[in-house]
Amino acid sequence: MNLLPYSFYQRGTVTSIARELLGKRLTTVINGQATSGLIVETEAYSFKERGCHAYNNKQTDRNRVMFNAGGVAYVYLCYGIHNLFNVVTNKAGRAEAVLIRALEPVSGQAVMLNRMKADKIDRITSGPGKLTKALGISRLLNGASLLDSELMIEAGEHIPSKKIIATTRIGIDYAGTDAWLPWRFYVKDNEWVSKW
DNA sequence: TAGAGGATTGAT
DNA sequence: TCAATCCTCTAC
Repeated sequence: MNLLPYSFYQRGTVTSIARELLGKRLTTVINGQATSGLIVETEAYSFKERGCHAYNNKQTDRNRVMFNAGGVAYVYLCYGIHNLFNVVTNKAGRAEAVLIRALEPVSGQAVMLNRMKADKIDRITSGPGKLTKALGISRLLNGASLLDSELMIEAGEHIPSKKIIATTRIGIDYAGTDAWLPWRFYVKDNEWVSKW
């Protein structure tokens, strides 16, 4: 076990953290059932741009945990159906986060299959709403530490920079020109990246 | 307190 | 291309 320290998250460059999270290992232990996967796709969000819930430092009941110091989870409901999992970054009061969009399953595949009611592991975690379900992440974990026993991120594989693709984010057309920021990162040629 | 809309997904 | 589905935010 080699957990990333709080200092990893509490830096001011959300895009650097989003890039470095690729290849890291996300593990959950929910109701005693352990699952884990390597992060292969992320998106960065910052209070400085319109795609972010905390744009312009707007704080609400929903996004409150984004204003915490980095190293905790921000989980919220999207479209009334999907839980989306974010890693909160930066110092307290600087609302930034990295959305985890896709994972490559490493262990606990049987648990994931059971949760997804699927019979094959293929693409079972390729999308932000799907991976939370597969790993059992719910809003109960909103604000939870990433160094705790239920939710952890460990050092995993190192992804060379030439294998990291930076491109525009998904589903935030309402953000205007900020939607064109190249703040989505994924591992080149990885079959677990979400379709788009 | 009502109405609109969303960092998605899977089926048509 | 579109519906599912419900929480959150904004305006009144």
